[in-house]
Amino acid sequence: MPPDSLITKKLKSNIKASCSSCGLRELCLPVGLDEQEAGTLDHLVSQRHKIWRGEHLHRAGLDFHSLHVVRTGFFKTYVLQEDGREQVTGFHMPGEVLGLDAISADTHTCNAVALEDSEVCEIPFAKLEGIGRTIPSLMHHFHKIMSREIVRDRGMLLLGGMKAGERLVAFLLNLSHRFAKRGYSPLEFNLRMTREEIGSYLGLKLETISRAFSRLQEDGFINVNNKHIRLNDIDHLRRQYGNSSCE
Amino acid sequence: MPPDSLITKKLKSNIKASCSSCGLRELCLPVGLDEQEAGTLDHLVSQRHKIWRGEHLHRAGLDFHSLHVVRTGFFKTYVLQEDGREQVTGFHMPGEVLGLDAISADTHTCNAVALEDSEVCEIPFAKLEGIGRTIPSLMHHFHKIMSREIVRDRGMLLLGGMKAGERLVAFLLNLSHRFAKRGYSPLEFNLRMTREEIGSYLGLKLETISRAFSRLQEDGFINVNNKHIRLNDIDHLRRQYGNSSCE
DNA sequence: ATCTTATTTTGATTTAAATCAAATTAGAGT
DNA sequence: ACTCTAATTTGATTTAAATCAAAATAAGAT
Repeated sequence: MPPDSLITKKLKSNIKASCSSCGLRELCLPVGLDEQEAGTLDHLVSQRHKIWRGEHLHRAGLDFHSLHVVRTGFFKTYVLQEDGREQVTGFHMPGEVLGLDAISADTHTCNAVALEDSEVCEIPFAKLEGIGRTIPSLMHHFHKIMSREIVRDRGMLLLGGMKAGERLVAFLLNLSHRFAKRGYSPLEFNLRMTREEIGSYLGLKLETISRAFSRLQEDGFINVNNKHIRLNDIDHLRRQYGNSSCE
Repeated sequence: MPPDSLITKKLKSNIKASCSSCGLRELCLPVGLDEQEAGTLDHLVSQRHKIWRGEHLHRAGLDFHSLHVVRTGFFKTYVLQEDGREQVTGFHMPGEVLGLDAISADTHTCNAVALEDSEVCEIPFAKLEGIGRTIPSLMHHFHKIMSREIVRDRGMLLLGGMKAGERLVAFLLNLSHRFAKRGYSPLEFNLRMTREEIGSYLGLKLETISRAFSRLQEDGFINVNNKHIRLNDIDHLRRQYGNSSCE
């Protein structure tokens, strides 16, 4: 085979997906499917898409027809308020599903942008509902995923009564937990988002986030080096700040 | 038929449900089903339950097997934090589904308590998934309901940047909108919850809620008489405070 | 109805976070 | 490597909401 054609194929932005051989199977939709069923999924997840840093996966107001699972990279979702302010609604890492909000009205309710070069698997929603009818465990798992999203979002409400430092710790513990599930260190990681984006998500201003970071470092709980974070005493953080680390 | 037996039947706390003749059909799960399909639902929604004011429908940590649709009345959901504080996670009126959060881990993640004498329809979740397989439109509508819940919860994040008065208005507009959909006045209604519960839900203290009410009345936007609220200029409120009135 | 408890309102004060401002540092693009 | 822009840190000040406190009102229970 001429190497050129191979390269060309690999560089194409739409790549044939393969659930059956995907490393994300334990986190993604196919969880718990047997081999034959996972094979069926290879038809479901028709394509992979490369989304470059700064590129949008979808925008609020656009028609919805596919969910997307993050395969590699990191996404932010946000909405623009009437006054033009950007409100961050979530951060999304490999294995997490984007677009669940759009099912409600067949329209995307938020914008999704890649915070680093990323890949997503496209799942046409109509196909998912169709195949789900023949693979009940797939449908059931999908329901769990939607439900988990509800739990996760509702968890944000719990930040209501917390002060800045506590919110930030809760946020870091949550990231830590999600990194751990993906095989990365729960103690040391790089933030993909800015202080302003964290602030928007947590309902705080960027200066407050910066001060909270400084304070947590002063107190020895964490080490901050720009975007690089190290949690020095994660158990103490969990005890001190409550255990909203789980999704 | 002896009238006695009829009465006895009606007073039982578990009442045979009938979706096909229910006034809530336009809001509830059976939306858009034809007559035969709605008939099938009468098997799905096995029972109605009376829940007295102050009684719990479910508690966090308990096993999940059924969703519940509010038929009459009003519910509050909440979680207890480690420090014993109660965090309100939502208010729920007729036609709204309770328990969607519990699908995720087959365990309820919150407590649900009736704020007035209420009735709910019980929907065993396994049955719903089963019947959904034969009635795709039912399954699809269920997905929309779950998705709407995600949108609704995420909408709470948008309160992040607002101040007390704005949050309260957003809350009132949201209630107004939901009352209107149920055929009640969008301009005048009775709150079922206390200032403290509103505050908990909005991330504010009860004194702040009280002051915000007073201020809105001073400014002529609303009339407050204890739990009775009248919105004097709803369009102005919508313009001034943004339109987070929709679910 | 009356008593008792829970809820609400309002005021005075404190506190945490927002805002305003400026210097510093990091990072993307060439 | 260099430039320019974006992001971060830190300080000073203001502001909104929390807290503390007490009185007034409403709602349940008997």
